[in-house]
Amino acid sequence: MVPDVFVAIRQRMPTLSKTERRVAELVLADPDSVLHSTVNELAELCDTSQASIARFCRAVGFVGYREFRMAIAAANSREETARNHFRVADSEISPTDSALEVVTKVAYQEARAIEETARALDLTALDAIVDAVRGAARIDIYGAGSSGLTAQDLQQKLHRVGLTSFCFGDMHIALTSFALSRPGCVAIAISHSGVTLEAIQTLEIAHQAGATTVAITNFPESPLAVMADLVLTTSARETRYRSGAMVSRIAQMALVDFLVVRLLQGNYDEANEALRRTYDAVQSHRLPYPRAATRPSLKSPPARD
Amino acid sequence: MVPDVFVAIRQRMPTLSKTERRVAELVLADPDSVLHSTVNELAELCDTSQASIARFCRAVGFVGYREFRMAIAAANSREETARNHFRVADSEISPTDSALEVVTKVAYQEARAIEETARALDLTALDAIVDAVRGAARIDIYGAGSSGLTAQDLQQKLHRVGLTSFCFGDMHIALTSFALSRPGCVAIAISHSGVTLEAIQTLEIAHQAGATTVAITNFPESPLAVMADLVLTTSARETRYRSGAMVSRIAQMALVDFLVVRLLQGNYDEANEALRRTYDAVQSHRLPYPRAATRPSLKSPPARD
DNA sequence: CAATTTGTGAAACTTTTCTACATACTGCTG
DNA sequence: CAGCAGTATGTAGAAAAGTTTCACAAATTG
Repeated sequence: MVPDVFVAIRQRMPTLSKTERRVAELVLADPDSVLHSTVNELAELCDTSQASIARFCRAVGFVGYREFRMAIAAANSREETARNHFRVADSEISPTDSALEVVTKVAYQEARAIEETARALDLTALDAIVDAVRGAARIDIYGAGSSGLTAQDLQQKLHRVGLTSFCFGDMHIALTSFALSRPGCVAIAISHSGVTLEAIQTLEIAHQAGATTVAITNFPESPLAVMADLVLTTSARETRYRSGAMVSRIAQMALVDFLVVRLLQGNYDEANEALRRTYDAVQSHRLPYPRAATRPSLKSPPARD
Repeated sequence: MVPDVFVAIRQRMPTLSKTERRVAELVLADPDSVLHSTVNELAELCDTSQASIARFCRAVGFVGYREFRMAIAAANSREETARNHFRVADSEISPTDSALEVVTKVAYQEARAIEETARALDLTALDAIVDAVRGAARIDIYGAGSSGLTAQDLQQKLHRVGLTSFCFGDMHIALTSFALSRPGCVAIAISHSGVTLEAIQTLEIAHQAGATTVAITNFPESPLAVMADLVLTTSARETRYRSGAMVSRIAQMALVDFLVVRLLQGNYDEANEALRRTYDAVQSHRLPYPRAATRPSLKSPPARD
């Protein structure tokens, strides 16, 4: 089999005849044209005949045009992603970027943040937290601003698997709850910067009350991190176009997922049962799909975009 | 054109019939088999008929098998490079996986979801939404369950750049607000499945009131999507270990970021100024780093009062 | 001029696409 | 639970599209 059409073509260039070379050049210059062409159309594009196209395909190592075209499709998309990837890697978003560039760059940065967070994760701390949470009498969670969303998310997920957990928006109520912690309780504070006053206070109070304290932050040496019993750090670098919290929040949520999945792993059946029940609970709030009158007719073009 | 076959297949899964779904599953599980099969061979592999394969191809958005197969070739090689890049096999999480495996797999799935969402995104719709939002008199946002977090997130971010936007937890209050929409208002509903009753209701009411309706969902043919003026779809594949919403929520948030960054691009100075002001506003709630007497010694771990 | 390359046209062949219809299955109603 | 309506699936054959193959003439090259 030919590993990469483009490579194959370039390598065989010297052995190709004049017409074949013309074909090769067009293919290399504009692979897309191959994707949309039949043998005849491609022949016309190259100002030559079907026979020559066929001969060309054999000359570069394929059985025939069909196979050649599939290989082009594969190699082309591979090339495209690579190019895309290269163009985007680590470059800042500029005010003049196109929609495509913006989307690609943001996606790249966020995907990267998740990966880096995973790679840099303290697995020992992760499992220690999972253990603490699994046996906890109560779990209090606090986060301000966009970390508040992460806090809610974590709370929801813990709650769904049957753990008693709370998340507070109002600081006064939060402090009350954290203050009522006892040994065996877990207090979790989330702050990207690790300097949020409220987050630190909640953990301090919970610590005094004897709870296990957990910090989730991007900065392992931040005030929040240094005073917590257990720390998980995200690895997010915000860029100029941050609206305060894009990448960091994504990384935090990924971190929550690591925690929760690890937790689920422990008591598979029980957790699964809980999940099933919560799923059923909202069933009546789901609408059925509008069943299309019949299966799509073969005559008319496929419906929609 | 279909940007990514695999995404297209997964998104249309709910609208597929039983046999078609069997085909879909085989294709997703073993795309290579498609590369080497004619319609007849694939039909045999799926224990079905040529006609059903043809119907399947149309159902997922292609003209016919030929086109479908080319798309598979392209997407498959793309996937291969990506897998290579991430250096991870995307296998299911098993109850016996180590912490490292769990974390790596979850991270991979989520990073992938973001990238696929980006690649399959309808950029025209994106910019249309940005335009609508930028000029909107008011923006109402609704999401239930974990999509509620996305809704809050979007609301926060729009609010921070100075746009009048609301997000509701209480359905009654939400309906009131959506009902008060006028032309020039924008209503956004978020639902992973696209079948959430409440989400559909809010858009219906807003539509009647003359607002521009926007759906954010994973399924472009879901009831929510088909009734909205503008649709953005995520590309998340939930796995067995979902707690209802891990990957989908991450993809939704990424989508929010695409929107917001694109929005910021438009009025750079103005938005930046707004962001700076919001940043300053919470300054007094930030603690300085504890200035350690010396740099933290490498010997002893950071103090844990 | 001999050797090679290229284009032409036609035929055989493969594969896909389309159509129509019979059968099986599903959910629902009386 | 029988029977009905509507949908889904499979079958089969014809038509269309596209491909491979071939033989040979024309053009090109050294």
